[in-house]
Amino acid sequence: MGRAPCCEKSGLKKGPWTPEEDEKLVAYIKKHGQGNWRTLPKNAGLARCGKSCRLRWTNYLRPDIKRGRFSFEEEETIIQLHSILGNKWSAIAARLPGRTDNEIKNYWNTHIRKRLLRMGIDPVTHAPRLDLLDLSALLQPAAAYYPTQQDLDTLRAFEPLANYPDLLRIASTLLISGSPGTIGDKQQLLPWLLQAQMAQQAAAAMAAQQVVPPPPPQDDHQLMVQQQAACQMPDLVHASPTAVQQLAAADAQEQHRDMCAPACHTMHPPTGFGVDSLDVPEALLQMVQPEHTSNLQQWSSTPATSSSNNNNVVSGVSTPSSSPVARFNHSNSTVTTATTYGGASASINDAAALFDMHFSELLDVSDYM
DNA sequence: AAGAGGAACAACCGCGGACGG
DNA sequence: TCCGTCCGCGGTTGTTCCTCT
Repeated sequence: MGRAPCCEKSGLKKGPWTPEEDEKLVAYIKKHGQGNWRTLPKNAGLARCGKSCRLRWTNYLRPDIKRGRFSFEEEETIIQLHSILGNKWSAIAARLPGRTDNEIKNYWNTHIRKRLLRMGIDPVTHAPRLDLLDLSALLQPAAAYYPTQQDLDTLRAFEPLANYPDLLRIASTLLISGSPGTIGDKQQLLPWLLQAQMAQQAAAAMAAQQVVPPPPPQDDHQLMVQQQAACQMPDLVHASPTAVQQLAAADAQEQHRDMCAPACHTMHPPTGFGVDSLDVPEALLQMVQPEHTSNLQQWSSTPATSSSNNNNVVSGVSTPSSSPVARFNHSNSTVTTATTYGGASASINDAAALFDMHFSELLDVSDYM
């Protein structure tokens, strides 16, 4: 529906506030309280739109606002909350008394974000920034210096993965693992990863009891391929090393291991990528327990799961890491959706809880969701 | 001392949810 | 149920301040 612009009336002042305007606004709110922002400017004798008044009050004039530099503790809190909540500045501000969402947002963009980048940490995922390395790894080392047209085509083919850093990481891990495959083989990996990502997102939406829009028309074969890819996709790929370390240290390790095990039994990447000699990154190794390391071997050697396992989409950490907040969609859900993986029965929530719950235990964020 | 460039911060913009008529 | 309004949020822009050459 159409929406009238906030300051449709010409003649309303914009730009920096003068001390006189501030004084008028503060005096009015002190006397009448924060009422209707739309009528406030007129009543207060201000030639501003209500929105501008509200912003000025909430971001600058409110008496409980703490001015000045952020302390080390505040900074640490912001980083930690951001790793969980993402760009939910208002939710972060609620945790920091006296700080406004706008102030925190600005501080993040001008200070913290840059510092994390300098440290080689992705400010979005809070994970080590491997994207550039990953992209270069998609080419043979020599080709990186003297790329052929084929190499460039390969890079272009992997461009969609840029939105999914975890997938990019997995792709490069597989590709630099001594794979004897040709460039053409590498390009075959792309649809597998993307299809798995799509299927996992659908699973996450189901788990969160969100309404999933009907998929675009597709033929049966395409559907089957997607479902199969979902069955094959490792549940591990979306977990950050931080989450992995917390997982390893948690007392409830045994419980989570039980839930993870059946999923690990069904992970099969496409054949022909040299995963038998897979140089599994440390993060992945930390992720899996000893018995799961053997499952990883199994993942690399067992044949692809049949399409009869098409309900086998259990990852609860399937959202793109660029939106970390979504990982908490399931944390407080009481709905359990039955599903099967590897013949065993489990729930999406169990799998979702694999990582989500550990964050919740460390820091209760449910109030902000 | 002056100008350029970058950093920091305040304010604006547009979107979407909540709510009431 | 629909429509209009209010309000809050996140992203972006514009202005001011600071530092370097």
